[in-house]
Amino acid sequence: MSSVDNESNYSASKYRTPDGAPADIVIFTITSTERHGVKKSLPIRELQVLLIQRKSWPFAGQWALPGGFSHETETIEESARRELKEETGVDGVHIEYFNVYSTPQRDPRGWIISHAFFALVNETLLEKRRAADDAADVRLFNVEEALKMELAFDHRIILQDALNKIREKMLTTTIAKEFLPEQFTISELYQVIQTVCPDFEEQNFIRKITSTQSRKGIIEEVKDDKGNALQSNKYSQRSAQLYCFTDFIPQLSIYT
Amino acid sequence: MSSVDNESNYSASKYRTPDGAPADIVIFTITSTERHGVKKSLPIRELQVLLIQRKSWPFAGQWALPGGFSHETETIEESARRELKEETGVDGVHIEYFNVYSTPQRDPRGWIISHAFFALVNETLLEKRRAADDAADVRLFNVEEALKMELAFDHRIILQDALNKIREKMLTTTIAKEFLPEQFTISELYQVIQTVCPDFEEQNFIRKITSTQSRKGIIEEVKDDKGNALQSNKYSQRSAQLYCFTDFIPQLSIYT
DNA sequence: AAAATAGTGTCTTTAAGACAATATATT
DNA sequence: AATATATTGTCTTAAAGACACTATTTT
Repeated sequence: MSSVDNESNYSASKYRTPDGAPADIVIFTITSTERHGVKKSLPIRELQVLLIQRKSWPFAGQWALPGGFSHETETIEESARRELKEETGVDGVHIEYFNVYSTPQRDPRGWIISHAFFALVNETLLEKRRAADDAADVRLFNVEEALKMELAFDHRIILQDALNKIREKMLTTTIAKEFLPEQFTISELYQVIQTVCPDFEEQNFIRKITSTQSRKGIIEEVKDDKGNALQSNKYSQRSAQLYCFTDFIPQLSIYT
Repeated sequence: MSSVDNESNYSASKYRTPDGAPADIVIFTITSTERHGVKKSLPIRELQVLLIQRKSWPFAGQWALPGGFSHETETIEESARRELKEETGVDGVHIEYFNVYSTPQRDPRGWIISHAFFALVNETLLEKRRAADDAADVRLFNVEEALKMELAFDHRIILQDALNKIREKMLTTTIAKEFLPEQFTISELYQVIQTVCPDFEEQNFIRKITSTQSRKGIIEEVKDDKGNALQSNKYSQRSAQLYCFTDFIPQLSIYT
């Protein structure tokens, strides 16, 4: 080997190179359905995931996560955002990279290393799209049901990993806000947390979140211009205080 | 386009494909240096990172994170572990994937998407290696100093991201154990936390970690076969109780 | 005795945890 | 009046926070 160290001396094609670096996106949303018969009650919420039905080989006909190959001119995150926009028309939402999938033979098309993101999309943003083109090959599935399906590639594993990740983040960060309107009641927040984390239960939720020194500041009461507390009776006979998230980020620690 | 969906119909080489998918590893260790003049005192601990000096184009002569191209026959994590073994001789330690770096032009050799890992290595494991071959092109640097250097590629950014990540994980998980012997004193643990997180301070540390209901079980007192508490006076005149980590994983939440 | 680290006592304030009770508007 | 959700009262126990104090062994 020559000892001249410069570009002309370098050959990139000495080794086998990957056949593609796609971004796959686990798009989560929480749908609300009104309980019929009962008025002024909390809706039934469900965590859903968007899947698309593949048209061509490999895994033709099977459901898969939306995604696509990254281009040389963009970062992988940019390609994920581009895919999200193409698939849902939605832009500027919470999107987060969480893992890479590179098991040999995971894709019959070749050596394809997939980069997995999750996106959290408010249902109000998806509704517009749903009306516009109700394509039979793009659908929301209840997450538990999707996990029982035979998805294309290793997408069931990716979906499970994404679910574990957002369950962790739901309890340790303020991502709940992605599923809520700007202003919300405590019971809406509680319901959103429970929709993602079914085991979550907290007796004195309202007191803890509003009056514990160390975590007060995560949310705050909404007031009108006169300083009066704003309330809503959308879900209850008695109207409830409206809250919004602040930009306070609590720092968790096992040692303090 | 033909509507026959099968392998013979698929062409993987229609598009530009990446020129490589390397794994880069941020190898952290904490070194202990005895304070000279003073006996029986806590050592000076320092967070260090292993860098290698590049021999060839690009960035010849500059310091860089160890790493190497992934093969088609292994996962990216496997290639990271392989690289770690090659560079340090160390095997089976805590290694964790944390991000992908794909900014266009980040590597002059072509379209190269780098997968970044951090590894936490106990200094006792690195010492063996250091004696074996003290190569001038592989060195430990103080992390703060490394961040001031002009590293190859985008490795300064990767290093900074890795540092932020382990600072967060130091306080929310039990990774401190990677830097400690099996049995350690409370002040050693405290010092390790402070070495990674300089702002960490906790007045009543010993009481909190040992007698708070919600987090007791993270560490436990070491006892001999007769059930007597084991102590050490390595760092102090008065001997201190030895502790070890249990396998209890505390669940943190901003809502409870 | 001085040094160096380890650990306890004590007191105040804050929070957790459990449940019963009350509040408010709608049907 | 019954209903459905929202919110407060009350009491006990646990933990946080602050700081002074005591303990142990080596030099």
